[in-house]
Amino acid sequence: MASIKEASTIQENKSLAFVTCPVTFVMEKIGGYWKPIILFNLLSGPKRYSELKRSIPTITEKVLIQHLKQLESDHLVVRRSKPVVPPYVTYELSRSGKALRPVLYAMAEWAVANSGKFSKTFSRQMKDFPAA
Amino acid sequence: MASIKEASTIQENKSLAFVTCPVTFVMEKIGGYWKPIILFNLLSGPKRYSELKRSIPTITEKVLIQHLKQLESDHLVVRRSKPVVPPYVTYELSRSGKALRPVLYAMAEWAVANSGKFSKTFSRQMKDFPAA
DNA sequence: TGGTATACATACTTTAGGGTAAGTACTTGT
DNA sequence: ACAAGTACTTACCCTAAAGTATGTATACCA
Repeated sequence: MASIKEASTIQENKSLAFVTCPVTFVMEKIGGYWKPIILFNLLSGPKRYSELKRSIPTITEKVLIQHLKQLESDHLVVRRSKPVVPPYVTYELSRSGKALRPVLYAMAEWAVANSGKFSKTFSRQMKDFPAA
Repeated sequence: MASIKEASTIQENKSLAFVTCPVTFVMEKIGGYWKPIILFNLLSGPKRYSELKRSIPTITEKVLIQHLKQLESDHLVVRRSKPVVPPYVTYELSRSGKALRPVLYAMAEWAVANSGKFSKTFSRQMKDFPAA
């Protein structure tokens, strides 16, 4: 009986949970598989939509703009478009987006240190993304 | 025609993709909503299963052990059990799990800096998780 | 005239993750 | 005799996320 009640309120408590755990708060913003990858690819500066697509070959176009729009509405990236044809649209990190650099950089460093034989390839990739 | 071929090979290329992007490698290990939250709760030291459950009230038991087992098979956490009854099982970070501290800590710091009115609550939480 | 490129949109299907509810084995406490 | 706690397991369902395929407007280039 008690356990059922408890379970039923789990979802109701969710809004409360992210108030007590900072990492939960972060996950609500950049949780999931793709967002950190997209953000990492924007660390090196503004990128066009097509550039992003090319640098993340395994993402589908639908999922890419879907996440870009979410990131935009969460104010982590800024979309800029020039009214030309063919369209010219760039995405860049906002201020709070740029503030994620230490997070993403720590991830990349962990990958270098914990990926065994891939670490060399990773450290080559990281040349483009200075820590500061 | 060409676009169809391209799309079809996206999934096949996935194993290749995480070789070129360090963050993708990380996401394959700790991607998703719950894993970083669990790992963060283990930063302060070994915890019993029931302790974890209590400190992450919004997770269900099924999902909790499910992820604990995945984290264990990825060698990020270590499970220790005493053969007593009632059972006494603890989970703690492995060496590479502990190496995630900078990642999780950077997340928590970002939350403190970018959560507005919740930042005070978060910084209280962070007292328990020293950076070093 | 048609192919290419850009930055999307959309309909439809599939899958993986997560949630609910209940059960198990064993012992201590009342 | 029975509830309670511990660390799970299992079966079933449901939804959100992701993947597939195709379409759109516009202009340049050959």
